[in-house]
Amino acid sequence: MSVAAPTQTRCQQCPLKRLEIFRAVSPEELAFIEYFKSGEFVTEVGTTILLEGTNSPHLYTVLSGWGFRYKSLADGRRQILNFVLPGDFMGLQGSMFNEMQHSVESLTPMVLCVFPRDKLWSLYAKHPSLAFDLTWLASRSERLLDENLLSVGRRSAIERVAFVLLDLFLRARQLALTQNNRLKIPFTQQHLADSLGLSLVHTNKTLNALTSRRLIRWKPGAIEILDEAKLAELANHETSVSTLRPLI
Amino acid sequence: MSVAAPTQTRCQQCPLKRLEIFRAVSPEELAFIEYFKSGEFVTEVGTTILLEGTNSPHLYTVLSGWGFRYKSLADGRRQILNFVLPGDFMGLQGSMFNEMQHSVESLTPMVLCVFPRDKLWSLYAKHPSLAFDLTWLASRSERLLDENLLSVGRRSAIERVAFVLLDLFLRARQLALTQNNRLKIPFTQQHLADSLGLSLVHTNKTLNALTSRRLIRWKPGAIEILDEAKLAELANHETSVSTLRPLI
DNA sequence: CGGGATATTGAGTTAGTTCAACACAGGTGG
DNA sequence: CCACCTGTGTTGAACTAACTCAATATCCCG
Repeated sequence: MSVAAPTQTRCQQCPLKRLEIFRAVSPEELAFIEYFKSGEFVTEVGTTILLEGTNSPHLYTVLSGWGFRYKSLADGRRQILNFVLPGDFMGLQGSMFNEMQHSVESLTPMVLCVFPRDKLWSLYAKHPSLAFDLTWLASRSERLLDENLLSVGRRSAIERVAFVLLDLFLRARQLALTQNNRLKIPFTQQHLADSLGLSLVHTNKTLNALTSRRLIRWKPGAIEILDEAKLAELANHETSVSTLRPLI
Repeated sequence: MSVAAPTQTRCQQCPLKRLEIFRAVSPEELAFIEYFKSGEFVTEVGTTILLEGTNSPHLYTVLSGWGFRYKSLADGRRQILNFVLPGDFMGLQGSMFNEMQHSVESLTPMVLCVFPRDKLWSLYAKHPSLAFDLTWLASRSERLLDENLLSVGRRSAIERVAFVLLDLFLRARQLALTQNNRLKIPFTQQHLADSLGLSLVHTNKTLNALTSRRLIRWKPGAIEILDEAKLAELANHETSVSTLRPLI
């Protein structure tokens, strides 16, 4: 856990601002965000950022890197709720209730903007547009969850795998993290299995099935989407709704 | 679809206000809520309140009655995302994106407070405390979804059934909808199955299993919780976090 | 009294699990 | 530089939880 002091990114130069999917922020908003931001948290791989049952005083926006949000049962079974990518916001639950009901762990080194929970109220009080953005973000992550629940509850194994892979690919592409049809995947098949509610073995076999159908190519550490349209059809993936997303 | 004109509930007399789980609202907040509210929507059983793919101009708070939120796949498979009870808020996704990504249908006659989407912004601008409440509500429903996803992804059939039933029972009890250990259940086993990602037949058999373990008693239309503690243990149900919930 | 939903039960099937062995890569220390 | 070790991926085989199909029962409502 290291909080860089002078080498911090100024919000002016926020790397995410360049991406066209993010809405433009006014100078006043930017000034407030800069005041709101208390520092940066640079993580290693495998760092626990938020822990179920604890009470974090921070909120975070992901500047770079991948992570995942999960819950566990007493005997160790784990369900990955969703993957966390740049631009995602986390920790709001801790500010609304007293305890985190889920954990978050990094999959790569990450850079997180840190916001203190105490100032959250002043954001609502003084910057309704940013408060609105937070609601937007909360709604969006609910949408992701809805999709995942539909997957895990009602899609077959091959449909599920097709769905997550395509979904991750599309999210990553919006963030300019893809190279043509290739995407670096910073997690193992075990993570995939835990996000899909499948066993590791069956996840592996299902990846093979997708490969032999020539829809994807999976090499540990990366995927290539060979046939986006067919994959979308198999996955029942509705190409998603677009709105400019907020930056905070 | 009938919108009662003069017989509307004044927010002063909102039936939910009596329940101690809801936070007290100030007179100013109450006045705004009354201004925000554009009417009431009284539904029949089986009414589609929000429909996936459409664009509703309204937001709703449930005053009374039960409903459920769901998504479907092209071939008709359906996943119930969660059940909707009094005090729940819905339709926010429609205001954040342009299209609903899920549907909502009533299980009983319902009374809904209707709020026009256009005035949402003025809520953020003028009543940050209420804006905060909306975020609270969004967070809460994310929490419910997290739990469900964990269930569907990682719990066995009997654990899942135990979990939903207990969870519904606890939610209903907070709303004073239970009688001792009994709760009227306004839906069929098919609904239960669709919320759990199980087949109808297996759901039925699992209900029997819980009955013969003497944990519950299920009669179509009602359940009785015979052993709350054992049920909670089987379900891995962490007795939930409490905060006063907002009313809007 | 009849008809349409809903619930119940049994039997056979299958998608996905568990177990177990093996392969492979990268990283460390002797 | 090699030998080993640990984490990851791969594959086959046996097993089982949950599914589908199908028949029957029950309930409610007109």
